[in-house]
Amino acid sequence: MKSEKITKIQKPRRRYEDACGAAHALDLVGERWALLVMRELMLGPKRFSDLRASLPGISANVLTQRLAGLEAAGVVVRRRLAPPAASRVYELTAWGAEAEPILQALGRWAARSPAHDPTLPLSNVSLLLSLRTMLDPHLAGAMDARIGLRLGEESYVAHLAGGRIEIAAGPVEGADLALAGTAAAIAAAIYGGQALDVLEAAGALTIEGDRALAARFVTLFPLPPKADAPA
Amino acid sequence: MKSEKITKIQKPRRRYEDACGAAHALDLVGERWALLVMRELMLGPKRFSDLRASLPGISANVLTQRLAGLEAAGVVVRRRLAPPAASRVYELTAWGAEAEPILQALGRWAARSPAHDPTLPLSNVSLLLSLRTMLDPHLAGAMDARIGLRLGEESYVAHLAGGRIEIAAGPVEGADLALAGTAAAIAAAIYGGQALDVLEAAGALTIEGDRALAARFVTLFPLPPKADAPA
DNA sequence: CTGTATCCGTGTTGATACTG
DNA sequence: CAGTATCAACACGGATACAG
Repeated sequence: MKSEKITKIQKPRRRYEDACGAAHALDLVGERWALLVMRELMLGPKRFSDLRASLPGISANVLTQRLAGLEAAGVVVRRRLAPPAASRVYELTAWGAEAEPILQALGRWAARSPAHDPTLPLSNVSLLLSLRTMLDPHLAGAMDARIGLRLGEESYVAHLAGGRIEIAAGPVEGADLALAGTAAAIAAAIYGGQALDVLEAAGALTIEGDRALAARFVTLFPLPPKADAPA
Repeated sequence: MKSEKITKIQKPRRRYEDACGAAHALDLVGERWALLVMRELMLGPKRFSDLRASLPGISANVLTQRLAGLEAAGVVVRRRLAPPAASRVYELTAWGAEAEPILQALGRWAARSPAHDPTLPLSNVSLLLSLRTMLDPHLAGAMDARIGLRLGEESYVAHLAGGRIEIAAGPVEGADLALAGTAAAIAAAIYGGQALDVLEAAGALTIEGDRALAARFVTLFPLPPKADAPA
C-alpha cells in the first residue's frame, strides 16, 4: 500500500520540470496535434468539424482533449455564434495568436529538411500561412497588389504592400488578380516550380485578371536550399 | 481478419500526413524531449551523461531513442572524441543548429504565459540561450563588453557588441566582468528583479570586475508583459 | 565509466462505435 | 453537428541488467 492519491490530484498532466521558457511552451502546446490545431485557427475561428476536416488523421477524442487543454492554457476560447448560426466555434486568444512565430520558425526550418514530402495533403490555412512565412520582402520590393485566392469553398485576399503580406478571409471581388484551385495546386505553382499555364491547361487552377502579376506573384516565395547529409 | 502486417513494416513511426512545413518539423522534432535535447546541444557537443544530467526527468531509454531519431533525421551526429577522451559525444549538424529560432520563438511566447514558473530548475544552456533570445538590442545600444559567466563547473564568455550577444564556452579570464553562481541565481538577477548586492550578500553569486557593468548588464533582457485571462 | 537493451506499470494516443 | 465511450496499441518513465 504505497500508492498515494495525491499525485493524481496534483499532476494530472505530464510536465517538464524546467524553468526554461521553451520547456514551458512545450508543456502548454507540445502535445501531439496541439500546434496544428492552433495553426488551423490562425486565420479565424473554426468549428469542431472544420478542424477535424482540415486535420487529416486527428480523431474526435484527441481533438476534444486538445481543445480542452488549449482552453485551459488560455490559448483558445470557445464561443457561441450569434443566434442564426447557433453553433460553437473555437478561436485563438490574442496571446494564442502570438504563437504564429513558432509555426513560422518550424516551417522555415523544415523547409530545408531533406525528408520533406510536398505531395502530402495541404490545408488551406497551411498554404496561406506559408505565404506570410516565406515572402521575401526584397523580392516583393515596392509592389502593391491585392491577390484573391479561391480555395475550394473558401476565399481569401492577400494584400501585398511595403514588402509585407496581409491575408484575410473575404470575397475576391475587386482584387487585381484572382487565383482559384486547390491549396495543393497553388503550392505547386509557388513552391513546386510548376508553370502557371501548364497548371491552368491541366484544369488545376484558373487565373483571372492581371496575368503578369500572377507570374510575378508566384516567384516571391523562394524556398531555402536543402540541408544535405553531413560530410 | 482485416489486420495487415504491412503497417508495422512501413510506418514504424507516427507521422502527420501533412505537407505543411510546421507539421513536417513536428514529425522530426515533435516528440517529447526532442527539442530539449537539441537545446542542450546548441552551445556545443555533449556526452550522453551530460545530457541526462541537464535534462531532469528524462530516462536513459528515452534519451537513447531520441538521439537515434535525431541522428536518423540528420539533426544530430555522433562522434568519437580524440583518443585521450575515447568517449562519444553528440553534436548538432549545421542544419540542426539552425533550429535555434524555434526555441527562441517558443521561449518568447512562453515568457508571456500566466502559468510560467521561474522557480523550477534551469540548465546552464537554457540560461545562456535565453540571453540570446531576450537581449534587447535597443537597450544594449553601442555597448561593447565581455562578461564571463561561471556556472558551476562550466564557464562561458558573453560578448556584447553592436546590439548583439555572442556566447561561447571558454575561460572567463580577461573579461570585463565575471559573474559566478548557479544558473538560477543569475536568472534571478536578470529576470527576477533580484538586486545583485542582495544575491551577493546571500552568497548566491559573486561579482568580479566592473560592478557598474554588472548592474547594467542585468537590465538588458526585459521580459514582455504577461498575457492576462481573456476578457 | 558510458551507454544500451529489456521488462514492466502507467498514461496517452488513435480507431470505431455510439449518444445528446 | 458535437462530442463521449470503449478498447487496443503505443509511448513514457523507472529499474535493472548487460556490453564496450
